[in-house]
Amino acid sequence: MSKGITSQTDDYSKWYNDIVVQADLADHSAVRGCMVIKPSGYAIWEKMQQTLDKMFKDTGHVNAYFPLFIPKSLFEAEEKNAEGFAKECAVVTHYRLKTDPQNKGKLIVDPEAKLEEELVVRPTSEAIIWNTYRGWIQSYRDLPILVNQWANVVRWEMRTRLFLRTAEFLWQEGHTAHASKEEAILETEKMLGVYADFAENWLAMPVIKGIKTANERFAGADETYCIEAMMQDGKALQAGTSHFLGQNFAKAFDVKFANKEGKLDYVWATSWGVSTRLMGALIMSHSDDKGLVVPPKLAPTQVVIVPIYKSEEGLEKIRQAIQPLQKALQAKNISVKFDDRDTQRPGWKFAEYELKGVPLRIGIGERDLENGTLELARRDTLSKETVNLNDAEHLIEKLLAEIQSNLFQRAQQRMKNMTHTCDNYEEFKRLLDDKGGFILAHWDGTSETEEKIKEETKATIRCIPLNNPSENGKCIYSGQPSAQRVIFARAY
RNA sequence: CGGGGUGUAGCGUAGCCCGGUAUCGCGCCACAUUUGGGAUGUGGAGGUCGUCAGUUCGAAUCUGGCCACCCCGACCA
Repeated sequence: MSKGITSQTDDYSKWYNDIVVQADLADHSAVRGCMVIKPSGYAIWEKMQQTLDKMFKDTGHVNAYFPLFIPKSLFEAEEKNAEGFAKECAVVTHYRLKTDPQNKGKLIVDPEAKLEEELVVRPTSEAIIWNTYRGWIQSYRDLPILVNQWANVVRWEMRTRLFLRTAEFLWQEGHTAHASKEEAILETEKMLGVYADFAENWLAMPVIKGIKTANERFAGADETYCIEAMMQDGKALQAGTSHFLGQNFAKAFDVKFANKEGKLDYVWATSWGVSTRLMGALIMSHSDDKGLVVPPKLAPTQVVIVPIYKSEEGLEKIRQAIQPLQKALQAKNISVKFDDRDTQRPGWKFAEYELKGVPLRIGIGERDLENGTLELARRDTLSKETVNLNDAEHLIEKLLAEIQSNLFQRAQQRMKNMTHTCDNYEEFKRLLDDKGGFILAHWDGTSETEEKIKEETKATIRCIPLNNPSENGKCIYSGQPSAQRVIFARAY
């Protein structure tokens, strides 16, 4: 058992926190609700960024950057959006400090330096971006605009958790402008598809694509699409959202274009984002009591080589024996680390790399040199086998792919096992308490019912799955007729 | 923000009720023996007791403010 990691079965929430801190991913900072993302954590985030950024570019998007500050008057322009975020905004009111005349060496806010208009620290950037787009768009020839930005945003959350909910977080936000409703909806759905693809094929995390109910919809959107994932403890995590914003922001910021017929019309909008919350999703999808488990495609180090030796000469022999393999793997773009630190012993390194989640570990010692072998250990199954050095290159490539797909299948199986169909409210409550997971149940379509269920059970409607089969039934709460099942769960 | 709890060396802790400058373990440093799953021995370093103020001859200990973290609610990507 690893040092100081609470077992998942004892306290999942504590386990999560232990993993984040002990695997050196992130730490609490001196600022309330804000975290320091440490090199080990940031390296994984960078891999996510690189992958997503390429996916965005491959679908025709370009990057830009908009300001951190939004003048209050712009922020309030789209009423619903402003209302939705108002209670969690950080606001800049002054632009200068001065030394405190009462208390030398201390600073106070200079009352003389009050801003004419307060600046809102962006909780999301629709307002500043749509105010800017007004100047970019006159004609249908200027459309579509397909822009993404990588940025930090601030939402003054009351309760925070590392990666899952921090007051400041890193994300990307795509903001697109279109000439027609149909095109904007297609874009919204396309980007949801990109997120689902990324979640499943890189994070190895199965997701359900769906749309949010009116209650859960993004403030200012006509429709919010989402990908919902299930964590190991059965709780749901919203892993990404893609919003069809209709003409709401175009109207709020007066963004019109001349269409082919020469008539003026408001521009159609989408926005979509994923955040450092995906780090939390990654952790709670695959990791165990020994530490982090990172899918090979996102692992900063995919293979680590731990030499086992008794002398400097012994190490040198190993180094030379393993070098061709190391080079061959690197030539295939597999990241390999040869850990020749003399300051730690092999057993210590084994535990360390398990904690950090390196997918494959090679152990090679003098015994292996005689036999022409090495030991290969998988992080996902914790199994070990001794293989011929000559077969290793091929085998490692195969194993990395196998680990990637094994992690996905494992998570998929778990989601399947923890998804239940339910037609009775009492049983619904029992299921939530005893098993958790997703519950497919009928709902009458009203916000009132949704609210009541939330109040009584803490479960929310995660989404109405896309391509949901229609099925006549009765609302689990009100008994009113329903045409389809929706997904209920307790969520992060 | 409401209720409950916690804060002592890098980490985990004892001491606090009953005031007299801090205990133990892990980790760290040096040396030796070790190295195929978190080594062992010997020696050593490290603390304005979260922070600010108050009471007192004297505060980790008593009182108050503030900050941070954890759990439970309301809010949320």
